[in-house]
Parts: sequence; C-alpha cells; structure tokens
Amino acid sequence: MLLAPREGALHVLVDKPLRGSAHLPWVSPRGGETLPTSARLLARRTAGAEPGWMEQLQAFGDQLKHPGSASVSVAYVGVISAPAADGRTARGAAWVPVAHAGLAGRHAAILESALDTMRVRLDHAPVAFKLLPPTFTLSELQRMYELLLGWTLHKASFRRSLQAAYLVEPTDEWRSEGRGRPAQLYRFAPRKRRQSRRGVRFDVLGH
Amino acid sequence: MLLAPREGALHVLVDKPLRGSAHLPWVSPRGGETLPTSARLLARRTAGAEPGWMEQLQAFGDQLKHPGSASVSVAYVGVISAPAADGRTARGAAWVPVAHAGLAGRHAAILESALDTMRVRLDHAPVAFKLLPPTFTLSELQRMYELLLGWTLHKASFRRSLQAAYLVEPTDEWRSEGRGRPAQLYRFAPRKRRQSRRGVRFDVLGH
DNA sequence: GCAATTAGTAGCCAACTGAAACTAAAGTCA
DNA sequence: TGACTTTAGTTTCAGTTGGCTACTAATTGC
Repeated sequence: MLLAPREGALHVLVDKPLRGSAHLPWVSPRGGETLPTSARLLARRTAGAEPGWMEQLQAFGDQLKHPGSASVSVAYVGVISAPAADGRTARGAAWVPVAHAGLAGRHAAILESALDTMRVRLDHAPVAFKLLPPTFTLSELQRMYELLLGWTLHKASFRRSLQAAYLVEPTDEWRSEGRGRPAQLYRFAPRKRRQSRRGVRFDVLGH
Repeated sequence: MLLAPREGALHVLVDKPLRGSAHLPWVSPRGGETLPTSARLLARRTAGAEPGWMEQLQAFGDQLKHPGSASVSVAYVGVISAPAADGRTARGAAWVPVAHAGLAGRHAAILESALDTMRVRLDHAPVAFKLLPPTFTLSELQRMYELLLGWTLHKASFRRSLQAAYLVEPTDEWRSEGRGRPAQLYRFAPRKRRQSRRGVRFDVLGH
C-alpha cells in the first residue's frame, strides 16, 4: 500500500478497474526476489517511483489450498514524497485521498490498520524526514507530520521536543516564501543519545 | 516464538535437537488452516498449552524458489502463563531463560526483535493481564510487567498511572501471603475513555 | 512487645505539555 | 512612508506527569 502527501491531503494509490470496486495494488513475486524487493518493484511499477520509506505491515493467510503449499499475502506500507508521486502512475492506478478511498470492506480495513501502523512507526522511524528534501523549514516538517498523522500539532511544543531530541541542525540558509518572515532551513542530523527507560503507558491500552 | 514467565525470569521455548544448535519451533501449515490457527496449534503441540496472548510478528521471505511459488515464513510471538507453561512440552522442546537462550545468529536476532515488539505491544494490548488469574494483587501485576519488560518499575508511579487509566477495579477480597500486610485483589475491568491525541515523540526516534 | 516484611499512600520537585501571548521579518497596499 | 497582513520563531505560564523518598498500615516470627 502506497501513501503520498499531495495537495495538502494524504493520498493512497489504488487500482481502479473498469468495472468493480477499487482495490490495492498487488503482485505475485517472481523467483529470486526477496519480499522487500518485490514490494519496491511493485511500487516502482504502479507509482512510477520508489518509496522514501517502506515497511512490512502484516501477513494475511488466505485460504490455504494444499497441504504444504500455503498461500500467504504479505502487506507493505510505503510512503512516496510529493514530487516523486507526481510521476506517471501505471494504467488504471490512481492517487485518491485516504478519506475517500472508496475501497471494499476488507481492503478498507487494511487501509485503516495500515494508517494506524504508519502513525505508530512515525515515532520510531524518520518517515517524515524521508519525504522532505535534504533541507527544509520547521514549518514544512510540522505540516508533513500533521498530514501523515491527520491532526494538527502545536507549534511551540513541536519545536521544543524537536530541539530536545537533537534530530535536526540548522543550516545558514533561509528561504523566503513570498509573504511572511523567511524561515531558516534545517537538515536531518540525528545525534545519538541514550534512551531512557519509560514506565508503562496504561493510558494507551484502549479498548 | 513462545514466551513464559517462570521462576522469576522470562523463558523462551526452544527446540533442542540431539546435535546442532537450538532453534525456534516451526511448522509448515496444513491445508485449511489459517495462519493464527496454525500458530496456536503449534503452541499447543510444543508447549502443551494455548498462549494467553499471541500476535503476528513479521514475515520472512526466504529464498524464493520458483516463479509464482514464494516461500515465506511467518513469525508469531505468544505468551503463556506460568501455570499453563508447566504442562508437558513436546519431546526435544525446553524452556530456557531468554538471557541464555543460546540460539544461533539469525534466530538470536529474531528473538531480540520479538522481545522488542512484545514490549511495545505491552502498552497497547492487555498482555500482562492475560497471564494472571482473573483476580490478582497489584504487586503481582507489577512483577509481571517487570518480568516481561526486563527492568524494574517504581511502585508509586506504577499504581498512579494504573489508577488514572481506569483499567482495574478492586474486589472486596484480600490475600495474605504469609508474611507482610495482606494485599487487596483486583480484577481487569477497563473502562472506555477517549484517547487524547498526543504530540510527536521525537525522543524515541533513536538511531 | 518488637523486628522484619510486604502493601499501600502522601508529598516534593523537576520535567514535560498545551495554550496564549509575544517579538521578528518579510510583503501588500493605500 | 506607514499601517496592515502574513508567516517564523520565542517566551511565559499554568496544569499535568513521573520519579523519588519517606511515610503509614497490617501482618508473621521471635
């Protein structure tokens, strides 16, 4: 499943057949390919670009047909940066906003769970950074996070925790975007720091 | 991969062949079984009991042999409560402490990653509660968390966040364990509450 | 009665977080 | 030129969280 931030909304790449409902792109891997390679090839073929970040989601066991020969689908999520996603997509494939994906029941559930997983991974992998150019303004970074998360963040808090984590460093360049004060450009430059052992977060054990 | 808290330490169930190094139990599913069913059957066969909690970890693509026929291994983690794990294990299978599992390189890496994943899920699924009897003392609950996490927690903080999350409710029973003050028994009774939208946790984006 | 042991609570302090209000630097337009 | 708008970035404050120490409570063993 491929996601891309386009025109201020998160989009998902779907296959729209001439008749029948939309579904997610899939492929049956050829011999000699590893799973991640297959997924990347599928991305390149359907979206015309390689994802900036990609991770395995889950394996689904379809009906197993013969003893010993299991039929398993392995789902991946990938995210493609906006400019790369503007390349040409495969015939029949189209970017649609995740809010109006119009997928059938099962595929809609996969999409929901994929979004949840991607949002959790956002805390652990530099997904947002891979979707931005090498240097970016902090407002761009925040807008990217908000787009991926689907909700808004507070500017001061966002910058404070970013500062505290030593993830970015300022360059000496500034960018003027027309109106408003020019913004300083930053680059992703994480510095190692010891991970503190947190307690248990009972509050997210939601039901 | 099956885990169980036994004698104050987290144990993992390994297959110990007569010669060669230990490895994790595995199975090639029969026709007509779904993936979770296969995993539960494997658990019952090797550990003699069903896990109280089980989730899919990851799929590994081994070398794909023929076009169209992919060979994929799907890894699961499960956790079995202490009494259930004391049943009879399959021939050649044995519970060993995770700290001294003595697995070969690739399997050792899988174990490490499985533990990490399980510890993250601990915040999101009632893993610890499924490993305890229906009623339990708060000290038992804390010890279970510490055992699964592998580090100690602070009593007061633990109880405070547990209280704030409305996850347990007190019964009117008390248990005396020999020496010391008797402990009140609690039961797992999560009450719904709206999930607040947290900001971004840059601090866990470790490298 | 008194020490030892385990359960449970109170309160302090530092760190974190959300919100609002502020300053700063640019463009727009009369 | 100078008020107004827009975006960037900082400061401050108050409320919450989380780790820690120190306390009280109830039981057994001697």
